[in-house]
Amino acid sequence: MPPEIEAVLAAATRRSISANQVIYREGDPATHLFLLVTGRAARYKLTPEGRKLFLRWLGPGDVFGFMTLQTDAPPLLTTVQAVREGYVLVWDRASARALVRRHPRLYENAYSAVTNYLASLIDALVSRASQTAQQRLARMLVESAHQIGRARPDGIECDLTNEQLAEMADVSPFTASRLLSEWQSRGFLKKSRGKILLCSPERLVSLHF
Amino acid sequence: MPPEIEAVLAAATRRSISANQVIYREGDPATHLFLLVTGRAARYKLTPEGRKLFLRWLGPGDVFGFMTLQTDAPPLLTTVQAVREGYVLVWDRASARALVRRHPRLYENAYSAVTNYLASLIDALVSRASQTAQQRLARMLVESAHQIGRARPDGIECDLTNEQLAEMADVSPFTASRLLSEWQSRGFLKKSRGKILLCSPERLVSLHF
DNA sequence: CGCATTGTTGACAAAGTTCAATTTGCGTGG
DNA sequence: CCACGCAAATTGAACTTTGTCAACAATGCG
Repeated sequence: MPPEIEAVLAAATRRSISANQVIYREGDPATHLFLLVTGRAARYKLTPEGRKLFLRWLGPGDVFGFMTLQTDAPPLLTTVQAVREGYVLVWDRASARALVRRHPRLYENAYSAVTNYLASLIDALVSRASQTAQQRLARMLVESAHQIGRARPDGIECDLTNEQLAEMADVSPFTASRLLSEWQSRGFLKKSRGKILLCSPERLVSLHF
Repeated sequence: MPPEIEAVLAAATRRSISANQVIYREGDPATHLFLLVTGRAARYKLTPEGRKLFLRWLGPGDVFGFMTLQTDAPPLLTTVQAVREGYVLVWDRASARALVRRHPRLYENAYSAVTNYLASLIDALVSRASQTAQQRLARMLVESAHQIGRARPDGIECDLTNEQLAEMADVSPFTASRLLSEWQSRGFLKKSRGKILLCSPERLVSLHF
């Protein structure tokens, strides 16, 4: 392993994360930079009425807590919550900033990760503005299948409740239930409590063009 | 003037921008970094159906074309169009990257500008998800008044057509017309073709909490 | 078995959009 | 200076989409 990478890893603390644990909460000061090594987390923002506005999945290799690298660390904008157990590497503000100062490549990587995030937000905005509830739900379902799904002989299985899906697609749980039922009756998927088995993702993809 | 700043400015080209000129278009490669010196521009994204999705105003001091600083310059995500004449400073990719490599402070500023942009996008997302058409329209009107408005003895005047406002608030032009009429009849504002005179912004602010 | 969580279904309401028909405002050229 | 023509704005009415609410069913855990 190259010595720089060793130095970077040496400065990190390893922290285990349990399922459903909130890693940080919006409004908290940005004091740590995280790298998700194993597990899966969701980034979301709370609306003034207390609804969760899903923003994106985070998976192994994803970095979050970018604000920590700024000169003036502003309050965090979003909440990051694990969906299953795993672990993260954590750098405190001082060492994170020291590291990126020493290794410009790191800073460039962080920069490009932020612009990726930017792209995903713009995408979400377009999706909300120009797609129907049905298209958004189909999309979230397919995307989630890629990210949190397990392969099964008869399709891809995701652990997702109706309510979670509804949140992600920004749709009421009733609408979600109705659409999922319809898709089930058309044979696109099979529902069970807290779980969805995607049989023909292709046909769902065709719903959102 | 400190010598570093002189070096930065020396590397820039000055370019005049006419009203309504598109400075760059989404999908184009990110080849230049811009600093708006005078004038006003809008950043928006086109939806698949060709609607403009307004993202934010850009004013004097704002930097855009951030993607240019990345190692691999991806295609631009948004379109930036001037709304009135002004001028920008322009750096090509090579010199922009050379400058930020030499002056870490510049890079930090760019970084924090990007996170600002991020914050404004998240804000837009929350606004779309949790506010009514009325609240969004009131909000855009007040924000625009700050950014593009001129003070008048009897209020703040903006050059905005119903259609532009509708685009910005992501509302149909009919809804915009109806709401504006209502507000006019309540005395919050006065409409004329392509222009709006805000008489009591406070009362509009109270509409979007 | 009992209970909490999760999901379902129908009737209804609300918010916005669409469309077509008009009207208003404003610059241009005769 | 007026009439023409175009873009901007208005208005009402029907319509769509989605959310709301209430009642109920199913699932699975301890």
